[in-house]
Amino acid sequence: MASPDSGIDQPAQPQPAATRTRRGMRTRDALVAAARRIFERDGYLDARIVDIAAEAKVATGSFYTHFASKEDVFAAVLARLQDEMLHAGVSDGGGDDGDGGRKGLWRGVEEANRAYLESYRRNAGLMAAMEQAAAVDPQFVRVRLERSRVFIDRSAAAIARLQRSGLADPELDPEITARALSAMVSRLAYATFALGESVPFDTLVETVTRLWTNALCMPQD
Amino acid sequence: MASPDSGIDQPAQPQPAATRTRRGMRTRDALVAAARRIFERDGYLDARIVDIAAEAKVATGSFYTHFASKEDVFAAVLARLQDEMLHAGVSDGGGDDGDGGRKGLWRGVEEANRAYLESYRRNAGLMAAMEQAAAVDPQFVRVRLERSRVFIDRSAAAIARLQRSGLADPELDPEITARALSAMVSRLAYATFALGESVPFDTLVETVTRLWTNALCMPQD
Amino acid sequence: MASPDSGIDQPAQPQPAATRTRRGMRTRDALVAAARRIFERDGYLDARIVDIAAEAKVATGSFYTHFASKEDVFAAVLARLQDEMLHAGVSDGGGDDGDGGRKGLWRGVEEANRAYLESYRRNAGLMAAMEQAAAVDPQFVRVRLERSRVFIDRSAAAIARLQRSGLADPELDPEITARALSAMVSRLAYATFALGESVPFDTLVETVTRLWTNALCMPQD
Amino acid sequence: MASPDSGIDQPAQPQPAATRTRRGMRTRDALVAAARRIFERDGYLDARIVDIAAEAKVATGSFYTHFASKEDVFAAVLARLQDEMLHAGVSDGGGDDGDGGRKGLWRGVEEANRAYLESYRRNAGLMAAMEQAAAVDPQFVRVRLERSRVFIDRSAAAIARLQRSGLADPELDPEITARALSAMVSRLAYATFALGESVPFDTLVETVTRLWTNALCMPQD
DNA sequence: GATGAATGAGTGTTCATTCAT
DNA sequence: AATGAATGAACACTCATTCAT
Repeated sequence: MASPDSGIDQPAQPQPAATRTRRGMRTRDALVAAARRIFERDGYLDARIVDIAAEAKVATGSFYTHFASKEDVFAAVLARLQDEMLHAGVSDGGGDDGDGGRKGLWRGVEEANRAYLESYRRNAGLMAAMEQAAAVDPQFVRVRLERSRVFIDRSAAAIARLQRSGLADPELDPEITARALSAMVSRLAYATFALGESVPFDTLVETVTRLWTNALCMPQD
Repeated sequence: MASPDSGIDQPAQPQPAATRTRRGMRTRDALVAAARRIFERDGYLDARIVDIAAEAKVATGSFYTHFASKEDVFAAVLARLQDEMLHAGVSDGGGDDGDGGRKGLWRGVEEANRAYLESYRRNAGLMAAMEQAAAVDPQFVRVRLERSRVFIDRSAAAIARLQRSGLADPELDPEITARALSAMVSRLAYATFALGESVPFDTLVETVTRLWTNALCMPQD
Repeated sequence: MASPDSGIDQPAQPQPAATRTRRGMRTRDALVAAARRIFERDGYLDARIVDIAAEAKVATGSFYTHFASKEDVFAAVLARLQDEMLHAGVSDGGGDDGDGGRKGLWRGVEEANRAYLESYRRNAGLMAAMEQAAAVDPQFVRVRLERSRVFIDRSAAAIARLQRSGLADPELDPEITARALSAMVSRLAYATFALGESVPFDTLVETVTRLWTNALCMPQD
Repeated sequence: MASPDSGIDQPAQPQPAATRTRRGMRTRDALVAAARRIFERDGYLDARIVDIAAEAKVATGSFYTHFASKEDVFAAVLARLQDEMLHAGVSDGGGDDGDGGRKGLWRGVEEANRAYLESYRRNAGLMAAMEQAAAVDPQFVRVRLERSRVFIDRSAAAIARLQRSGLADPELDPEITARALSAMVSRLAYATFALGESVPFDTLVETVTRLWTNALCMPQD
């Protein structure tokens, strides 16, 4: 789960083996880092292999020693991001993080949302690139899907639990509800941080959290 | 608002005018219709001018007699869609359609959502193309924004009204709330109809409606 | 059989339609002619599309208005060659041309061989290119095969006829014999004219003819 | 003539020597063997140095410790083949093997042809690669030429001898005749074993032999 | 001698756009 | 207005060869 560069399913690219030496690893790392910068700067579609290689200060051909294609590096960049986020103890989906009991319910939801939105803000450039990628390449629709799946599943489970405890509207389908609320948060994050529609960060967190708890008819703390 | 092919602001393209004669109009119409088919079939990015011209059974060059570029036709296609939807009396944004008083509140929200989702389903191909376009070209981010602005504004107004009437949670920021709920519905529509995540249509409508009313803490009918 | 540019099966390339105008035809012709020169100069493998386009004095992209690939032009070049040869009344395979009765048998064989060898000498450059092409691309193995099939079939028929008339060794399998003698002549032609092993032309014709008639045990005139 | 891996003139490549140690020899051998497999599998042109090295389980760079280029290994592979054939007592060119006197003349020719064809069949993959190589690189035209020269010379000598003994058509030029008959057999072998045109092996041998003896007007046994 | 990563030149192909007819 | 051929810039990708460990 925290292996070098993983965490999300590596799209089954034949990924040029060649990384047995230290030197190879260094170059590969440089390429991933460079790619990230280029993708943030130019977006997924306008990013050019040549630029990535140049940014990493290696010859164009060396790119292909480590990656099979633009998709391939991009997947690696996303995987590294995922790793970073896990190491930073950040969860993703804007969902309840499952411990509804310890802190107040509302606090729990708020913290999850805040963490998600902060993370999104920090990586806005990459997120924008990812939306582009997903708009163009089904492979990244899948990556995006899997990325949110964890959190949707977790949320759905939490919702079901709350329903059983009489703490959430029993009429709601937990799965679809989880999807809907997740969609709401991530889309708002996209609009705010990637597209730059200006909303004060705290207002955002509060509103989202209130909508989430309201939507489930969770009792106020 | 219902001028030939408008309704949304025509991006200030120098649009090769030249649409005086009846023949010219017919060609233009054929191109727009053809373009729609091609965009639906191939998506925004993979659509090629040559194919659009061929589909319209006109020479490649004739395309440029009527449109300046791919963006230009696409804008025309979207404008025509908008017109069709208005003529069909369809509203868009998943919002309350403003007559909260007459039918039950819940019914009003449900109808609006149902109408939106049905419309989305009918035009799923084009919506997918539009998401692509917006992911690539800021011009279409704007178009998409304006497209939803009407409905967000209307929803925000309705929310504010409900709040004043004591029928909606007064803590919510009407504007952001409207955005959030709109985002929720449209994103869910995208996932369901453009990406094919399967959810029964009626369950979708019901869940969305319930989330919407819950989120606002609207009283049950 | 003598349609514009045909005679051998056009390999089923989607061959870019675009040749409805006179101008288009002229460009296409120029490209075929240019391609022939380039193939003769550089061989099949080293021929570059850019060079062909340049030689034809058109933009690189224009090449693709008329041909899908290098294989495609090369097929067109060979087809045109075939047409030229048919128009020139030249037969190909070094075989008896079927009228064994009128002139002496020996004379018949000799003339066929002479015609074949002269034609080969005239088009040696192209033949060399074709051998290259066939060595690399099965498509041209097939072209070469079909090219000789006509003559092999004709020869096989003639041999069978001679056998029935008691004028040829009845122990020989007509089909394989035809193949063998055809192979002998064409390979000798290749060695002599494409590879430049020097043999006086007339000696070549005579030897080949004598071997042919001897091999079949045809009676001397 | 029987130096390590020779028998045919090693084209004057500066051949990275370096074959002093036992280890070096083993690597070199592994490379030649690997190269043979790769050439058979992929043909001369599509064979890649990297694949050869991989197949030999050595690093890419090690290839260049032993060979200067692809041509260079290929020459070595052919040389080794030649050696093997000599050790196996196999002669090549489809010619009379010089002992016209002892067994019947016909038997002699037949055995030579059979041996040649069997050898060709056994090494069909390599022969196909060699034809490719010769189609592309004059160096291998030369190799091929030298390879057959031995046999053509031997045949020419035999033909001359037969002519002097009154056992062969005196009108034929021995040299060209030898070339022609050799071409016939090798080309037939190529078509049958490398290109897969199906002919029963024994029919092939018989026909070829009969054509050969007929062509020379050798008396039947 | 072996290793395997780095190099970088070389080219086919696409497609939006123009323009002569 | 329509036609459809011509234009040419743009870019990914391969692979033989080198060279620092």
